[in-house]
Amino acid sequence: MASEGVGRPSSEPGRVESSSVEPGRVEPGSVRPGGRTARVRESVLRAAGDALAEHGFDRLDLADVARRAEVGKTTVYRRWSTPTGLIADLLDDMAEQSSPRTATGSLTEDLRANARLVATTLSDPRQGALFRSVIAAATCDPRTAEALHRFYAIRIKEWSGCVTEAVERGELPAGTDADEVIRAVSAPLYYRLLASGDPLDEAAADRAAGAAEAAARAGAYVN
Amino acid sequence: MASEGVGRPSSEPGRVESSSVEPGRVEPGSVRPGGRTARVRESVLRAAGDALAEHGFDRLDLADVARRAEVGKTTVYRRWSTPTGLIADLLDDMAEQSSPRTATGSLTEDLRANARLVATTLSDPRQGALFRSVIAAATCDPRTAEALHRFYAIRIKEWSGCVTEAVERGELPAGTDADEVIRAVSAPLYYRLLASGDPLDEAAADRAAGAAEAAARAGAYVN
DNA sequence: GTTCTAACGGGACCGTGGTTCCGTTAAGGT
DNA sequence: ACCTTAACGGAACCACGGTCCCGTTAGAAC
Repeated sequence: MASEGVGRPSSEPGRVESSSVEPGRVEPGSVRPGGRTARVRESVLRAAGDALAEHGFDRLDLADVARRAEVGKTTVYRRWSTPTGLIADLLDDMAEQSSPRTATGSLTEDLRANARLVATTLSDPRQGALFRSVIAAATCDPRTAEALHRFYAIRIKEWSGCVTEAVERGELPAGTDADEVIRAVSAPLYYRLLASGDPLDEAAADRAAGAAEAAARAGAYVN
Repeated sequence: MASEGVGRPSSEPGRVESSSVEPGRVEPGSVRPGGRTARVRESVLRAAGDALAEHGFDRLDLADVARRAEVGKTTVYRRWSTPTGLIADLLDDMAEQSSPRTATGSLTEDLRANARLVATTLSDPRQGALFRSVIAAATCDPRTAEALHRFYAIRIKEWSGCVTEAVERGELPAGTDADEVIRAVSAPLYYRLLASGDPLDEAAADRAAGAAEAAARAGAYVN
């Protein structure tokens, strides 16, 4: 997300398909997705992330994004039309950057590693602000909400392996819902970020991981 | 929050004290907080809640709020200036309407009652949308975030009694952080509402309560 | 290399969200 | 009951976010 050059192949063409699919209507960027178009998307999404991290969702100005991306504001409006539309695309892009989980072979260690990763991400000034902003955007628009849900579904699937492995080792009861355990690790941290405002320090992370593990061992996540 | 008439005494005068306290500057509504001023605040806050529930945070239009409240839009701008300012005041108002918790004498029952209350509130079309909106607003403005934190601090204090009682009965380990247990019940439900998008049904509520209780019994919330 | 046209970009344009002005209404103190 | 002035409300006003128009650039196909 930080420092790559120009022209990543960009597996997905950056769709923003119109909601009620108009017949015959073709979205800009879908016919010639290579070269310039990809470059524009690249820099606009990065600029959008920067702007969101700096100003927050309600101050997101597409003209400002265009300026940062060194792109005409007409282009931004044409391809994404609204702030929430742009953020939905940003989320799809973020979903593609999935970093692999750690696999220590110990459930306790893995869950703690996950919790600490989430906590450091959310307490990082830029990343934390960015996550707050995209979540705010998702509350305002169904399409953006879907993109956010996809993002988390991927993140959770990425980590649920450590739980299924623990079940196989007999550390956790059979039938334990692996995804739910991973969500349980994140949930208290997001609650702090968005609702209670309590600090997102290492102690909070370890407590979240410990609580999820204890509940899992007690069979609270068996289907 | 639904159907009362005009003229509740309004304990707090509806402050929106300016951020960098200008010397000598007096906020409108602070000198003559009674009668008309209170009536205006009353109907504006209700209208704001309605608008937020219907349209979401990003479509909140103060002129529209004024129209709904049958109040001049100048008045709304003068007293609250920004959407986030208005929402901060709305949150302070919501914090005052604290409904007492149930006290069944059983930790399991109390936690489940709490979880179900939260789940039904958040899955209610109006309330759920309203909560999403105020949380979105809180991510955009520090002042609104503070109001949100106060709101949750009160809600949590309201319920933490059932945990401290359980500790006294010896059901939970001494030193258990009561507030943290209550937060642990809510957290997975808010995670569903805001991040993962999973359903907020009774099963989710019971699972949240069960997991928090299991973790608490295992001593995961001991300081 | 040439052609065709998707996609970009500058600048003029326009509607509306927010401010200002000033007259009116009604708290709150005596 | 009277007076002072805080607070409200209508209407004109203004600025800027978003759209439109049209000429330019550069993918993709041959």
